Amino acid sequence: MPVITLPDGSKREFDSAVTVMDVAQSIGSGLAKATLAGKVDGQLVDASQLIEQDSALQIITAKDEEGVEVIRHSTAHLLAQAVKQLFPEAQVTIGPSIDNGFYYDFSYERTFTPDDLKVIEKKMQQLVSENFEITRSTLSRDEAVKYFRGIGEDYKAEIIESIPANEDLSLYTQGEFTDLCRGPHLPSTGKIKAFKLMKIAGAYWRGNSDNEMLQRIYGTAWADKKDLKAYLHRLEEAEKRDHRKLAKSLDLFHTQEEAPGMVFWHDKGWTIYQQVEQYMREKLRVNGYGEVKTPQVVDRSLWEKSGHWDKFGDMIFTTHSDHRDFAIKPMNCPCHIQVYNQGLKSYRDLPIRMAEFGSCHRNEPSGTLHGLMRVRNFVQDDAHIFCTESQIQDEVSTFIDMLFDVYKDFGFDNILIKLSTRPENRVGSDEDWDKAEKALEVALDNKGLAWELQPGEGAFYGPKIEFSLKDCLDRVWQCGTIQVDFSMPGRLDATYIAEDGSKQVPVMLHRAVLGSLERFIGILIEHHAGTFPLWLSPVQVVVMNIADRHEEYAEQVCQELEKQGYRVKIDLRNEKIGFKIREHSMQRVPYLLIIGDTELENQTIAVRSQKGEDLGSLSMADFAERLSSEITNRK
RNA sequence: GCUCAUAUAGCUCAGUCGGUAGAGCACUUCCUUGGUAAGGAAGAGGUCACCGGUUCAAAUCCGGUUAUGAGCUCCA
Repeated sequence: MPVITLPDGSKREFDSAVTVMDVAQSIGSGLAKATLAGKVDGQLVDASQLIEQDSALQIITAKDEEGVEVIRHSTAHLLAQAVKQLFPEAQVTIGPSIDNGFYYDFSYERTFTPDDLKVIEKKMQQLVSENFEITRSTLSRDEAVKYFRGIGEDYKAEIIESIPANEDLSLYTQGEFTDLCRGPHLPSTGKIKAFKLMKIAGAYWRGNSDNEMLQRIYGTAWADKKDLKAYLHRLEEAEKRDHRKLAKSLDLFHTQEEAPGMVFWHDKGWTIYQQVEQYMREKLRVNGYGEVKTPQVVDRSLWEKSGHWDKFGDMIFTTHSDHRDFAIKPMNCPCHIQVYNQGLKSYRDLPIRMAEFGSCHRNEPSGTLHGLMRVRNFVQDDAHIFCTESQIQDEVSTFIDMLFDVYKDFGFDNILIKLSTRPENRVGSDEDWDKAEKALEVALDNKGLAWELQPGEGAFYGPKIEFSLKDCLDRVWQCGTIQVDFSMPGRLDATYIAEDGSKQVPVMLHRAVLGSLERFIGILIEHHAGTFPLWLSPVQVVVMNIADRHEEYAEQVCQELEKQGYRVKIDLRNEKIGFKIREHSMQRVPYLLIIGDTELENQTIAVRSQKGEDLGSLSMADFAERLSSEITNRK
């Protein structure tokens, strides 16, 4: 006689065990129709799940995030069913739901083509309209292995073999197709309303690059057609913002075959870069950092000593000269320790905050390169803080303040924080780790920040905090980091004289706010869709004349603004004003100044903003005022 | 690095069955002096990524290389 408690607190009593669907039916047939799954005492289950005891039940529909997840997972099974019908030789492996959709990995003798995708999608539609009931059954592990070996699904059998023998496994069947799955799933294939197959890609069996490559089919699935359409629209918007495309149309930078993964910055892109760098330089200055510059090419022995040669040797660019092997520096930390090591340091000198816009080269695998987001030559807004253990917490705390300050100025308000703690393989005593982890944790908690723990994800030399920002399309980019390092200062002989006169090894904090400037600018380009705030715009104002007789005054206006330090261009071409406006608007210039008879006569300027607003005729003084306040507010 | 795909004018792209290369925009010149997102005319532009093979003949078919794209793996 189970009593079911619903989310609103109401209770329903039943004479005997009931399914989730029965409960939904007892509330209303409309709800029953919408029911996709249930949540019994917090656990997601099939709608057909029998409830025998008093429980709390939430009916899951497509309105719930979990409901959409179930839809996605079941659509993955639908995909597998369609593929098996069309290509019986294909072997199924795994097919989970993911953000926005699902995928399924197959092993098949030939590669699937985009045409195959269309055919598969059509077959899936057909299976939806047949509305197969999806039923759950259980088998012992050994029976399940036998079953899947029997039907020639060797990958599936291999997965099951790795599950402990005493566990029963659930299988889901729809029509002739049965798959191993934890579930839950939809009551029937007809509940799938809106999906689309997106692309085919390779993926390693069990995610291991030593294994053979399978074919992964990606799809997207949603509660209804409207959501699907909105998602596809979002993808289109993201594509329009692609920094590689915008770089071409806005003439920011290019890359070419002779220097893969390295950037040829053009005038306009480099202007943005310099604005970002100058901004950071000023932030570092007011936060008590000193800026250094260290060599690009450093003898191999230093990297052997630091341990990088062992760990990342194949990714380090090398060069040799005069019978010596050099490394093109892949990171700045060992060089900063060399600077630290010059002269004797006292505890009174600590903390020492040493910053460098350090240009690093890493021979990243060819397949990982991606526009500005992953390059082989990049500049970090890198700094190392040499301090004592007791200073860690304060340093982390002020760093976090600075980081939030910077992100805010760049227009990012939504920051995600992750704390990664000690991994299995590590250096340093457990006491050190206790202190360091605690320091990071307390620094975060004191600020009342929400953070996510990633146990075991820390570096081998110390725990770290990672800061990710969310852009306007809700995409997450990891940028900032602060890491505690117990290892490298000792390896490279950094010491200081403590209060008691003894020689001690300082703790080193590695930290970056933007990460790589290249990557950060890539993010900025996409976040702003190429329309930068005034302070970052490569060209801030374009002055244009209407007819030849306005040239002189236009030049005068241009010079005046240049004198005030703005980045101004003049366009005196023999073109109609509409044409000039169109061109510079497409180049996303924040302000267009139009000089004609009226302006010449009144000694004013006609101002048009990037948004297309006509701000009317302004005096130079009023316009300058507007520019200056906009720059100050970084809008 | 792995799987698959792609590479044609400055840009975006077309090029059928293998038969010596095409559009729009941009560019140059001329006309036009026009008030808020494309004024008109003419002209110039390519060793079809690179190397090799098949063929009487290759942008086109085949192999390799490089780069790029989508993923996977990796990212001090």
